[in-house]
Amino acid sequence: MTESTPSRRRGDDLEHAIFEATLEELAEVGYANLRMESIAARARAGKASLYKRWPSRAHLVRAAVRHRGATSEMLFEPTGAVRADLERVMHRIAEVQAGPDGEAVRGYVGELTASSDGEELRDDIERPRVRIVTAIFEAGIKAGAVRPEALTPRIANLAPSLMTHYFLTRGEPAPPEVIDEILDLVVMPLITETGR
Amino acid sequence: MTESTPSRRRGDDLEHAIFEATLEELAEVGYANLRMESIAARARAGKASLYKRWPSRAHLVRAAVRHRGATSEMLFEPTGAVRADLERVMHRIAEVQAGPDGEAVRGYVGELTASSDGEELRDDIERPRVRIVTAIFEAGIKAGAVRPEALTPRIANLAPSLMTHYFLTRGEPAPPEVIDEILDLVVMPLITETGR
DNA sequence: ACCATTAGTGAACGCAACGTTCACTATCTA
DNA sequence: TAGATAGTGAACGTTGCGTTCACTAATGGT
Repeated sequence: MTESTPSRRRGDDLEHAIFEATLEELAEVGYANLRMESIAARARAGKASLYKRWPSRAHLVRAAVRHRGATSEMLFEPTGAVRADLERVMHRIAEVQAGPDGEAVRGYVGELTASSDGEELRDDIERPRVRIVTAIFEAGIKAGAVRPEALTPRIANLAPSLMTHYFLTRGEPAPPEVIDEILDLVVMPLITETGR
Repeated sequence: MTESTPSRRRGDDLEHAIFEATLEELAEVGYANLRMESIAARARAGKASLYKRWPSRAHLVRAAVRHRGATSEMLFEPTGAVRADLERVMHRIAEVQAGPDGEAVRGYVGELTASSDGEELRDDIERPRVRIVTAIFEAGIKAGAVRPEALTPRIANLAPSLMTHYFLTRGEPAPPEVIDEILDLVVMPLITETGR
């Protein structure tokens, strides 16, 4: 062993352990029941170490989610089959929502105010989704299956927005039938050239 | 005076005062900072009177919102000008979101779980909106401006859903430009017969 | 190889709000 | 007019907050 398991961690090492603990707690008890004391206990850290780094639960959660986001970037290669690609992305969103990220978003929304700066986390979550959907649209346009005017952020964000809306207002991710309905009644008719 | 302003209210009288106080507090401090003690104080009631009626803050808020909802039903008579009608309804939704109802929804979402029964409040809010949009669509169909297949709950709920999504994720109601964009890029293209 | 510095621990603290209880009192009803 | 019913307000124990402090483990410069 090169690092001889030191009994007291510091710096990034400790920070990482706290993030892990936060995400686990989040997944287990949900944002509303998240306790700083539980996180500290699970990470085998002092509460003071948490408050030294982040001023509030909200900040800690945001940092933990961003950390995780930086680690596992959402990758997606469009196949050209627009509907199938969108469906896959939406299912992937549903999976993420079922985990700690979903809980984080819910809690975040609960504490949000017009003044409080929610842009950071929102952009972290929205941007990659818009990017992927845009890529899918572009592939579809190239194949002549998608009309070029559909290539706007608002429309690219439509499917993800409806996923988020469902999740927030129902408490659980949209099931497959709902995803199908969103695609067949809303998204596909809107972006396809013919096909009504 | 027939009722001689009794110094101690009971029954519906008291209940009504508590609802008033709840909605006022909600509008002033927001759901996250809502305190049972403040509500009781504002209503000049004992905390015990609150807990005798509702088991939790969430229940009280829900009841208060339903009470208000029952009082001021959202009325709307379609003029036949589909886009203008939708725009008016969306502006009306934005106004409501800026008040206590918006705060209630935000708080509600924050505490929601897959298990917890959110149907009640959600339906109270969703149903009247779908009803109104449906009426607008029907008028549009009659005028030949809207294609009949657009008449489904999912599509009727689209504009309201996007309003709610914006409100929840940004912390404030959608501004007029966003409403315009939603209408011009998403809703109108989807429901109109021609118009691409 | 040592020791000053830095960083983390864990217990304790005061505080605020929770949700409950209880003795008291105002209002209603028979 | 005498119960019975319903509300008040203060007090209570509890929980989690965010902070502080004496102590201790790791680190890095010389």
